[in-house]
Amino acid sequence: MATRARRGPYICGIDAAMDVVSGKWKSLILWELHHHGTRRFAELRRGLPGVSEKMLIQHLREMEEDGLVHREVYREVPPKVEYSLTEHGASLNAALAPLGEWGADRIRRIGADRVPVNGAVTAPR
Amino acid sequence: MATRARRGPYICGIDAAMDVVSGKWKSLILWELHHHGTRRFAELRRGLPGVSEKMLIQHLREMEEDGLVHREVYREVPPKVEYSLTEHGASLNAALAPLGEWGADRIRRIGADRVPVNGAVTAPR
DNA sequence: TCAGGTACTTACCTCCTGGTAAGTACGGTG
DNA sequence: CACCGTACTTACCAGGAGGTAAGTACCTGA
Repeated sequence: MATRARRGPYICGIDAAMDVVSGKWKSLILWELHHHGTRRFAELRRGLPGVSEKMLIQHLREMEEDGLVHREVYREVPPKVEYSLTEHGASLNAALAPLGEWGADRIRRIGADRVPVNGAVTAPR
Repeated sequence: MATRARRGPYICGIDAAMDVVSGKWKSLILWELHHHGTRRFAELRRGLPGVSEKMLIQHLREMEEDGLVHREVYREVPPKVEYSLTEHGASLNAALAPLGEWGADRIRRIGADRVPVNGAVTAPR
């Protein structure tokens, strides 16, 4: 369909983990769900400025397939779906933490712009 | 040129780290250099089965630019170039370790094939 | 003299990732 | 009764990551 593939054979653990986190928004989704515990589709969309509905759904589906997120559907009048991290999703997020710190250090080192949580960019170049 | 871009603005640390490791062979190069300390171009090529010369050089150049690997050229009769990890490369590799463990756990969980270090594949599919 | 090994460079091409935009089904609200 | 908000689905398209293959310059060994 879209991003579906792989799931091994893998060269090493990093390879296997990357197969599951690679995707423009996956790590952000993980982060968002980790921080808020449980989020609805529209909340996630608002929390990830710039994500398209297509990519968000696609990533969520893949992460659900990969056992990282849990999807709870409420058959209500305005449809309601809640996403949350599974145990594996949470542990992946924890495994990602040192990498995040390394990245934060790197941002400090090279003095790169950090795009604010909302739209506007800090520096013009 | 080829892969050059980004280097911020970044959404978070993970984003910044990913910008530097994303690429089919980057993490493997990191791993290879970490394990052997210092490697020549042809040694790396042989150590990463399936990599094309173009991608290997491209990734090495980018990682050098990003301050992850050190490139030492020996102006000798048959040209000789040695690659090794810088301090930042080593720390990135360390930050990648928990992710690698998570991936290894995942491989065990889902029972995915693990492609052997040399050419042949274990299971036909 | 010519193949072979070193470390690349260059050109070309394909497929995958992600973006845009529209459509769907449902009921509540003005 | 038309429109909004929910959570999607679908079709189409552009750009870039990565693959293949060939070329370069240099010296060594058969």
